[in-house]
Amino acid sequence: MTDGRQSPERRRRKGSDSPTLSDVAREAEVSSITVSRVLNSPDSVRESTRRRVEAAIDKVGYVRNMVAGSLASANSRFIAVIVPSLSNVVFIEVIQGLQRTFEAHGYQILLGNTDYNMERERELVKTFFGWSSSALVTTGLRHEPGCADLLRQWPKPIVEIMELGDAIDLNVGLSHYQAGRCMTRHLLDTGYRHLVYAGTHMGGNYRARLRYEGHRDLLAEHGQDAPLLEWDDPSDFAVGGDALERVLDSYPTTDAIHFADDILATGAVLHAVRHGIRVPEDIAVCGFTGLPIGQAVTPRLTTIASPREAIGRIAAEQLIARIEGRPVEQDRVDVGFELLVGDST
Amino acid sequence: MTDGRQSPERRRRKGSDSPTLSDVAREAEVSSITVSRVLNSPDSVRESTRRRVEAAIDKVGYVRNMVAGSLASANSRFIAVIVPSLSNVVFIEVIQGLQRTFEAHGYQILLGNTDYNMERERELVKTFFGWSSSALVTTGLRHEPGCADLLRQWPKPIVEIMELGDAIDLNVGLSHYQAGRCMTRHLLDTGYRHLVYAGTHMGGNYRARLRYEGHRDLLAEHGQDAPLLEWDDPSDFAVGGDALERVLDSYPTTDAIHFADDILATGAVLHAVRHGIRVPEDIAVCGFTGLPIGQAVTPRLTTIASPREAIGRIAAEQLIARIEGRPVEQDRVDVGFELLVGDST
DNA sequence: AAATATGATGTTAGCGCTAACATGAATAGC
DNA sequence: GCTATTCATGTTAGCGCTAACATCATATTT
Repeated sequence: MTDGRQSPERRRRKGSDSPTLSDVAREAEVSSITVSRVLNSPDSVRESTRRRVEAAIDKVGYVRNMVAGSLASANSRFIAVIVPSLSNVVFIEVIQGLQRTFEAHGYQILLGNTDYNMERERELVKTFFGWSSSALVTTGLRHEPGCADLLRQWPKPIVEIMELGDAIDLNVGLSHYQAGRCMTRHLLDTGYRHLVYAGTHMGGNYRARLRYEGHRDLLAEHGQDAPLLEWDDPSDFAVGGDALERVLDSYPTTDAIHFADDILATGAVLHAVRHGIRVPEDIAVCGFTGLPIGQAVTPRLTTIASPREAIGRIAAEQLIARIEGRPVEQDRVDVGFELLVGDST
Repeated sequence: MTDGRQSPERRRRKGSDSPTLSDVAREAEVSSITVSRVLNSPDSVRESTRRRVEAAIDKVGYVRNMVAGSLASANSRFIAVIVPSLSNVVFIEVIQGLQRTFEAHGYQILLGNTDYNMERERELVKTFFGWSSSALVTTGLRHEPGCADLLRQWPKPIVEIMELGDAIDLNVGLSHYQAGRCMTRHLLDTGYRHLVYAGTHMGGNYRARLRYEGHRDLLAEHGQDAPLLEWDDPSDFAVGGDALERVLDSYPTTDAIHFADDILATGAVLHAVRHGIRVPEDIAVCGFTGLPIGQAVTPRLTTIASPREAIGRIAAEQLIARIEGRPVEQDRVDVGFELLVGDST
């Protein structure tokens, strides 16, 4: 009692009472840094020690506290992923590609959804920075100015996916402009002459607009103009059917509709079947994405397939390489696209 | 040099060099706990002080470090969410319901995917505990024994979704057994007498099996047996078409197929259209889920719709109430289901 | 006016882990 | 045999924040 250090009942923090590293260390008769090493770089610990520590971990039922580890190392194993929508299967498949790859390497995805709202993107970016994310995946190359500044100043790897161009850091995607051109070239080559482009929500979803621009430019080179039908609602089958009706009404000479996505195009096909409109004889339709449903309907849809899961996988592989300090061969990866010619054109 | 305390150049940690709470505190001339309060319970700070702190936050460009906060408070704002699959739209919609609700309250979802593998569930649970999650959402009531023990001992709120029954903590879902019975009653009432049930992956996806059991028991009450066709692959349109063929081959007297989900049933409808098989005259089909595609095909699918987004929303609301210490009216919420009678039966 | 309550802010001590450096033993080099 | 090198493990000091308690000023009560 000479120095009062014992402090009989000083303030107590709750402390989750579950076992910590030092409990394991005590049990294994090593220091806690050794336990930490067993967890993080097992090769740097002698095998006999490692086994003793692993036994102690099991015995005390230790569950690693990732939060403390992240704080101490200023690096979480979080990967921030920002997509514009979860209603669109495309992004789900990209997320699956990301998740499979990241999970295999011990990273956890933090998922953010902007609903095609650029301000939401900035908020999400700030939130994810606060979580000390190790890397960030975001959709598209266009960002609100404040958001772009934040991203540029962030010292960790970033990959912008889906589209190709002038990226902040890494870039994995495809040229939507070329995809639009490619499909329209197919339509012209097949003999269609009166084309209408139909899409939804083309303000927010500007990649659909890029495809339209490819379509429009190619038509311009052939001296044709490129009528465009737009809807504000998200794509669904009913909108596709509605589009077919509107085109037949408003542009009766049309012989092919270039849809912005397969949901719309499939909706048009199903509507045509229901109303005795022959596809492609009365009117041809084509889509974009390569969804299974488009390949299951009769007539089978002509579309452009993009390797969605591969985009996720490649993006994840690039980021893991960067995080682990390995070199990345190419900053920009063009995953390409494939024209699937079905029976609808 | 009497006590060596000065240590001219002691070890330095990297320290992310971005501004911290104390930078803000210095700028605003308050203590850091006051800044913390502005962030966490603004009402407990006088307005003039709060405004000064907020200005300082903007001035120094402070981004909150959630990791440090989580460690200090032993409570992250993470919600662990475990689903068996991301390929199935059902879970995507549930996740959307969860995410919308949680994001509005400042929680971040940690997403885990078991791929219908129960051991993966246990691993995910451990990982998520390590992230100090504030609550956990998991799919179904069946867990590997070790996982169930972990869950039971965990001191934070848990909700088991999709199915209804004997839950660990909270429970939001519907009775798949009753849904199966309901559909089969509809088939019998409509006059069908020779039924086959067809589903995929019914080991892992045992909720499809529960629906089959409802179907089987009702038929047993009518003195009929209940043939079952199973596939190991996940559901897709092709498997649905294949099922239709197999039933026509192996059970030629069959007048209705009860499919485990709408993907299969839609695949069967599309296959029938393609091959001139009349639905429901030659054979009736029905599904489960209420997917948009089932309502867009001709004939429109008879199915059972479940309120998937509502499951997510309600689960999230319950958890938020629990986390914030508010009472939860009922531990078990039956969201019910709705029979949608289409033209396929 | 003293006693008490209320409100706003501050002080202190960690949360559980890991970076950086330190130490000591075993091995290699000449 | 003595120093240099490698390997395995330990010591120390935080990472940036918040819980718990402490303090002080002001308002309210009696």
